[in-house]
Amino acid sequence: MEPPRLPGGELETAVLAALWELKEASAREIHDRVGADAGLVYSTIAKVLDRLLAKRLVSRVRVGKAFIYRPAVAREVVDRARATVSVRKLFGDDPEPALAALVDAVETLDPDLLDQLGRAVARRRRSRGGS
Amino acid sequence: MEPPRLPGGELETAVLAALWELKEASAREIHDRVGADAGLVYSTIAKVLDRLLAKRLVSRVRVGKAFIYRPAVAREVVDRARATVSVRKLFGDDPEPALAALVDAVETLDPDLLDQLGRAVARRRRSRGGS
DNA sequence: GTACACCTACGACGAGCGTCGTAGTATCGC
DNA sequence: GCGATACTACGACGCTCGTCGTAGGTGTAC
Repeated sequence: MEPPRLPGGELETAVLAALWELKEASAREIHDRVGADAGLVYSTIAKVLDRLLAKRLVSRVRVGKAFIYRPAVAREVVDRARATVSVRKLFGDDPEPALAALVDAVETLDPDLLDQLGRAVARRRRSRGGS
Repeated sequence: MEPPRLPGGELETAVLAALWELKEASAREIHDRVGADAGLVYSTIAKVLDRLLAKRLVSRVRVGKAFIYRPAVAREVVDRARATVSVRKLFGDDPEPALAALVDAVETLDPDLLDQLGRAVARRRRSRGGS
């Protein structure tokens, strides 16, 4: 049995994120939550759930006439995998300039995050070799 | 005139990276450098250069029977844009867990990078509001 | 000027994703 | 059991990207 693949696109990611938050939900609930605001039709969300199911990122059980979906992988696992992919892509060629760009991007997105990033790095370095 | 789009895939990125390093090169040179090792045919690289050209990420001039390509955007600009996109994607929903995953991924890729990241953050914080 | 070697242009295909429409099926209320 | 209603299944299309093949153009050597 192959490991679950990562969500590949933004909508897949958004749907999965909604499921992490709701713990479980029907396709309609997901649609109401992430699809309707974005002007997406119900079947678009259903299709995305199909694909997420095919990737084993969610599971589902029938309840009444609808399916109830649940995440099949922990958020931490996916976050970590995605971060790894991003970092590898960003740093693949030559880490130096990408590092600066990364710090810059974090700060631009939200200055407070820079502090948090600093703390996270410090924490990590302190416990290095510890665990 | 629209701004240049980002390279969308790995091969496009690799080709552009090669150009940044070489300053300028013919399609054949690029192919020798990044395509041949990967078992790619010459026309694959040529096609990628076509698309990079269409995205205005490279420019070219005819020299003899071949074109000489040059990067049309600075590496820093693309790095920064890509970092922004990555960070936004990673942090879009909820920054907290993604931050930890990011630090983790950096360390996993290369432990030394963690120190560099720490320094980069510190540098950035020191000069905050300064520039 | 002619032949040859090399290069480019570009169409094609498959896969992944976002997106929709619709046909079919299961459930619920009576 | 029957009809109405809601939900699912799935095919389809466009777009991007990796990948290749090939037809045709250009320069070079004689």
